[in-house]
Amino acid sequence: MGKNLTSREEDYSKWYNELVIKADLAENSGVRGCMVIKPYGFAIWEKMQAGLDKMFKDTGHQNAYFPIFIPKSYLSKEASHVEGFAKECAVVTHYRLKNADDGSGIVVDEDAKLEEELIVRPTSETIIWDTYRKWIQSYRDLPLLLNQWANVVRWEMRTRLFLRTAEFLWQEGHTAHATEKEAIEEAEMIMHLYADFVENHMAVPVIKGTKTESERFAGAVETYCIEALMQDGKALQAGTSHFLGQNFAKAFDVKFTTKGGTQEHVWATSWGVSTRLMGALIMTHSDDNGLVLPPKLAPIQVVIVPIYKGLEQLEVISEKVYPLVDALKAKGISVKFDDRDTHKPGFKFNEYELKGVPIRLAIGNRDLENGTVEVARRDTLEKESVAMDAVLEKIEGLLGEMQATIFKKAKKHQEEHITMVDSYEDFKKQLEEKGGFLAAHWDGTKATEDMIKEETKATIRCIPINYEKEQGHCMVTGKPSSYRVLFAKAY
RNA sequence: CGGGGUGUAGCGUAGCCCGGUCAUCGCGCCUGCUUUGGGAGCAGGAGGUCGCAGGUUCGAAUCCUGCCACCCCGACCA
Repeated sequence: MGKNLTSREEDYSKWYNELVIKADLAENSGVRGCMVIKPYGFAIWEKMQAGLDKMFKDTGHQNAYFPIFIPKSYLSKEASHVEGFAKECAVVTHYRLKNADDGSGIVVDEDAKLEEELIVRPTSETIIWDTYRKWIQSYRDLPLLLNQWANVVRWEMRTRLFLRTAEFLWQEGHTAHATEKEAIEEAEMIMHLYADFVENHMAVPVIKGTKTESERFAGAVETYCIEALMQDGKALQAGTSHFLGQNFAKAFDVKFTTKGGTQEHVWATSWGVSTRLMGALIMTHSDDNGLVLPPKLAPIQVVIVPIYKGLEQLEVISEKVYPLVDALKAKGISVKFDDRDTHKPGFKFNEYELKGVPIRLAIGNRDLENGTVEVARRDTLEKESVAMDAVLEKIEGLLGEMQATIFKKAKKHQEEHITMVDSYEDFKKQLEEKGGFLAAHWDGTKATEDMIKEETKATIRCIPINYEKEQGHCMVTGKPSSYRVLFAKAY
């Protein structure tokens, strides 16, 4: 693939787009900014879903499902929320079509106009909080910890496979709590949970932090986030968790009776990760030979390619392979024996590399004579010959090792691209030449933040939670600052 | 919605300035033989209203007008 794709430095976007399509993950559907996720890509998403879903359940959450249509009036109940989403909503205005009078085809039946328009959900806070009002009466009903797996629609001007599509799949958690403290703890816990998943399953290192006011979710009091760094030096928001205060409870009048008998509004959180994580996965690990998948998320962990002349030889090889396939499956390792006679081994090698299959085994005549198997790992592209009776153990060890190696490599890249800068001059220079995260002092004002964005296109990705306090001066205005924040150009 | 660009076979393209065997090439697809330890070779074959609608002309992929679609850059964004 390397020879077909332009180099990353030259045109990273093109490289990314071609990789997504060639690796058989997804493609443009031709329908306004919506993509088709192909079976191979969806299999990876299903593995992510399974991993996250278990973590949600383990922390006391349950799944539920709410309508895709939101009456227009709901959306306007929380002022800043409607302001944030109004500009990108798909609206249902009619419920029927009819044949055109002039026979030119099918047209909207103007007689079937809806009394109140329905919004295709861009997120579900409003319809869920309208429901929560009915469900929450007493402190005994709290906390309410629900999650929804769903599709949402945001009418974005420009779209990009997985990173920003008009329709995307995600999970959205919506919780209600009796106290502010409990809600904040929930929002923080979810941020850590996301970081845990993204780092340990996806092998994508992230930085945890909070958003500045201007980057905050519409309707939130505080937004916690995890930020990842792509190989081209641009940042990608990988997940967010919001402390919503009592904003939605007040907007939708959700009150509960306390132990003491008083009426109070509940405290809320919402949080989500989307198919954008697929984009993070692809851009973090892939190389010029194609996708590199961490073993924990690879739909196929091991592929076996037979090398033979004539079907008789294939039969002899297959006899050796079948027991190995069974043994791998018994260990819970997903394996594919590709005995297609329609493609040559070299073609298969390249195909599975492109698709990021972690381990490839090749068995041919030479191996039959020596009692060996060729084991190739996708991350380093190293090959070695392993005795047939030791291969099972080898694979088990290798899968774990690769998961760690892939993470370490990405972590190293991230660490090398966090640069301390103390002057605006240096900031602009580093941003241009090196990219990545820039840790700088900032005076805390929106005006300065906007000015920097205007001039450099870099935004404050987050105020990292694990940065120690450090007295300094804003690199632009010189006003005092007590901690550094992370700037970057972002997707 | 502003600025720029592109529509030619399933995909990617040449041709357009200068109208006339120009419908080009590559990948893919089909058939046959030889191949099979890193994307096979040879031979043969199928496939296109040149985005749509008008116009100019003896003649339009090519020139003109209108429309449609898509892409890139901004604003917006998980």
